[in-house]
Amino acid sequence: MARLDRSLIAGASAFAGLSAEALDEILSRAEILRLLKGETAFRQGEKADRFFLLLHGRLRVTRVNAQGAQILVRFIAPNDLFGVAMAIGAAAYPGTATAATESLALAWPNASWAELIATYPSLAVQAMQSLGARLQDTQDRVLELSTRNVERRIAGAVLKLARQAGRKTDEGVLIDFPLSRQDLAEMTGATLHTVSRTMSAWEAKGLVACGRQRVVVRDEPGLAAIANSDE
Amino acid sequence: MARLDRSLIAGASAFAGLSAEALDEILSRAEILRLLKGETAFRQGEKADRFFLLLHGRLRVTRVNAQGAQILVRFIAPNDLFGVAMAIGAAAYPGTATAATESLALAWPNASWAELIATYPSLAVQAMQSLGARLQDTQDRVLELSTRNVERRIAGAVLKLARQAGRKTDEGVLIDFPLSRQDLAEMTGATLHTVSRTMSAWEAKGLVACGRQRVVVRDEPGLAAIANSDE
DNA sequence: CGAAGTCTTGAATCGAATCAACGGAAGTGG
DNA sequence: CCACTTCCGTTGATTCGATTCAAGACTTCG
Repeated sequence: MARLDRSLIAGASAFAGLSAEALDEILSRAEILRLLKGETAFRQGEKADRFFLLLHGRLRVTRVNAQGAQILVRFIAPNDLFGVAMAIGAAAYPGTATAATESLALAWPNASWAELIATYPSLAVQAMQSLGARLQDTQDRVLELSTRNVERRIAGAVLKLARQAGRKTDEGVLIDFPLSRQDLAEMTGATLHTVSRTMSAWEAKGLVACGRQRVVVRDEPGLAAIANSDE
Repeated sequence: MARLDRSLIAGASAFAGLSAEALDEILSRAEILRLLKGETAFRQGEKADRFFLLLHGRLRVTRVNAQGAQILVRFIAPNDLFGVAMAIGAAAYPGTATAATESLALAWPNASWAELIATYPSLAVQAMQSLGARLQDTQDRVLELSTRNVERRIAGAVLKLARQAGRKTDEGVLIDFPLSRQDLAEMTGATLHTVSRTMSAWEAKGLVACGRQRVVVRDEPGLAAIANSDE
């Protein structure tokens, strides 16, 4: 009873190079998870008993500290594996994954992880590489926070989002999911006030167009010049 | 010709649970690397053709950006695997590893990595978990940089170092390798001036004792109170 | 001994947070 | 459909933490 089509996961790099039979086998163990905007796939501190693949939509991953301050760790895009806490030896999810738009994901019980990597070793290699890429990204973020001022950090964040979730429109490159000033603030270690001021200034210069939870990049090279300027 | 004794690597968690024969086999492929203080195991951007295990000493890993600003990514302790760029799919080393004290390491050619994890799958699992732990640490660092002021960040960094490299003395817990104000500044995203001022104030309160490239924690709970204080 | 590296401390400046008030858009419920 | 609430965004004034600028002291080493 093949309820799910293998084309659903064929695009995921985690499963790259696997045969049609392997994909079917993997799919047969998955459960479908539908999330409305604002619903969570998992919450920080919760016992980690499943891992996921996003099929459609966009999730925000946040992390809070003991004092209640929050950062936005990353956005999860379709075909990303997420919530693999178990694979890295964590008993609990280290963050909270919330749907930024209505989303669709697959979920596997943790037990499947060990079985899958035993059967398909390339999965472990892929997972390690994606983890490595995230580590590099996060270290780059530390470098940015330590050495660049707020305006350059915001420019970097907006450019990154435009590249990974941009949709060309006649106005420019639209970041194709709801993105608030607060989100950008939590990504860059700034306040929403500073983000708002900065983007207003950019809008006046024609670099971006923006609205409520909406950002359009009109002049990518101009933003890149801000992001990469020395000094 | 067993020039190296297997006890050298028996303590490394990466090789936990492997048999004596396996350890000997792994050792037989390794090359010994001696580093004087200030020498590097590898440099950022260099083609990554080897991975390493630190046997003795302490290495500083730094990363610079295009503008020349630098951060201290981490200190490598004995029994840590490092320079595993290849395992995470990076062609070049993403940072520079410099000996903070005279050090001794083992080095394997990249080709050994694939062979080793094929023969000893637990090595892949261990590597993934240590990578996961580093990702968590780095995300915590982003959270700190985004939400805590400099004094709390420095307190957190000093406590972490005291826990991972502390040696009990009659004065207090000595951080057992040369650690300059500049190092702490690069770990916390501050300037060496602010670090110096902060530590002078702490010394006056009896929280720490310090000297040239030398830090002793005299009142751990007191420092922890600073690190964890709300606002 | 001179030179280079490390650390300290003061004074001035500045970037971004904080404090504060308000406008507008979207969602909710009667 | 309209009143109400809530969420999101803007903008000004003020404050403050940390950097920057500057000078000098101490340590270690060749």
